[in-house]
Amino acid sequence: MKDITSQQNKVLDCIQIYLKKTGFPPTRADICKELGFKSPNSAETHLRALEKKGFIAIESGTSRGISIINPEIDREEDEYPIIGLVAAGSPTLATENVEKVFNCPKGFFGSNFDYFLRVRGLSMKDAGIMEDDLIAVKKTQDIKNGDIVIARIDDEVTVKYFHRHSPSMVHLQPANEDFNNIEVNLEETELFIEGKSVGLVREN
Amino acid sequence: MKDITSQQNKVLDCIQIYLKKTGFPPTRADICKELGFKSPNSAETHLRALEKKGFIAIESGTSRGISIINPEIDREEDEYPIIGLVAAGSPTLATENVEKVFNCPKGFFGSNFDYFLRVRGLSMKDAGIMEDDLIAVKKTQDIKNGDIVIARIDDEVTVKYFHRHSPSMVHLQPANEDFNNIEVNLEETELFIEGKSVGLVREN
DNA sequence: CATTATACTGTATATATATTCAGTATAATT
DNA sequence: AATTATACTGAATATATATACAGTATAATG
Repeated sequence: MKDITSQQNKVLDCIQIYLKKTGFPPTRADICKELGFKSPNSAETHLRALEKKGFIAIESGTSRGISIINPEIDREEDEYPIIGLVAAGSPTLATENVEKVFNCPKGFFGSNFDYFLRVRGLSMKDAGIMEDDLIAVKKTQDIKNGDIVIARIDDEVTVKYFHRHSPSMVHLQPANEDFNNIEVNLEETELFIEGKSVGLVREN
Repeated sequence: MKDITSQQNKVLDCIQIYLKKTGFPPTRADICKELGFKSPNSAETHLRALEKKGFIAIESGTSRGISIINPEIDREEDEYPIIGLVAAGSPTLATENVEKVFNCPKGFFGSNFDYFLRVRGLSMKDAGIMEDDLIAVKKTQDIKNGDIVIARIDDEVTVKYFHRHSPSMVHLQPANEDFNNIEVNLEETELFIEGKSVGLVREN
């Protein structure tokens, strides 16, 4: 999806809000009224830009013929398990580790994800990850330096920044000066990456 | 809800199917084409009957101004506006401040809430609130000491811990040692509490 | 430096659309 | 038997609406 300007975004939001409120799309004049434009052509040009960029479709010659193109076809809500991050134990999807399930729309964090992980401890405090937060975890091995990963060494599971310094050396870096770097020599120690963080939810 | 005739039901279905397919309601002529009527008045009279019986609402003088009245209010999912926290300016629900809308189940954070606030700056860093995070804000005046509040002094809006030390003295405390406490004497300065934080979402 | 995209105002107009009026006909109510 | 609701055709019209055209201005791009 291409870039969108702030004005175009306002128009897009305006359409969504109008739709929500009335049940049908706005006219050019409605948009003008809502956003303070004085010429219907202001709305028209923004609409054409949004159409060109693929955000909306405009049915030609049709009043209120605006429809929002939603690339996320499956806006379905889904249940995601919340898994407790226990000091010893792998955060698998085993039933005994599932705290409860959490209702959340798919693609809530832009990217898909697989489960929520309940955070224990403050080792990622300076990254804004606090105790009891829920990290949205995407199971993937596609990790870049600087990503926040859910890593497992033997049966110990931690959330840390990932930094690969050489083919065999990985640093798992906390975001809290009270904690130490974990340096992993892949030739000596087995490191398993469960996935990476793609979002966060804090209740209360 | 009153009875509906089979022809009226066909018209109602037609509207729903048209809406699903195009994203906007049909015209009288569209309904005629779809159901084989030869006069727009056929659609008109059916629409008026459906309106009278409470199945649809018709916005007078408005093209495609048909909306289906849905008695299923208990839709769990809802759209919440995301409001930019601008240094000067109140986070009202005014269109110009709405960044976009965010789909989120009601009661996602246990408690109800009214909108999302996009965080600017790092003044609440040690509370795990980082730049660009979305705070779920509940509009309420029911604030306890230690709550994270969205406060407004004149046109300046900030997110801070709330501490009332005496009937007239309120401390707005940041969670970052680089920022100073804001002490508000309620007899001198007007402090408006927009609401409090009941949750947080971080995308990526 | 020319071009393109963005961001508007302002006017004009063909047509898309709601809506009224005039009929016809059948079935259900009162 | 008279009224009312349903179920249509057909024509007419005021207006709601999309959309083109003519400008102005600024910022970004090649």
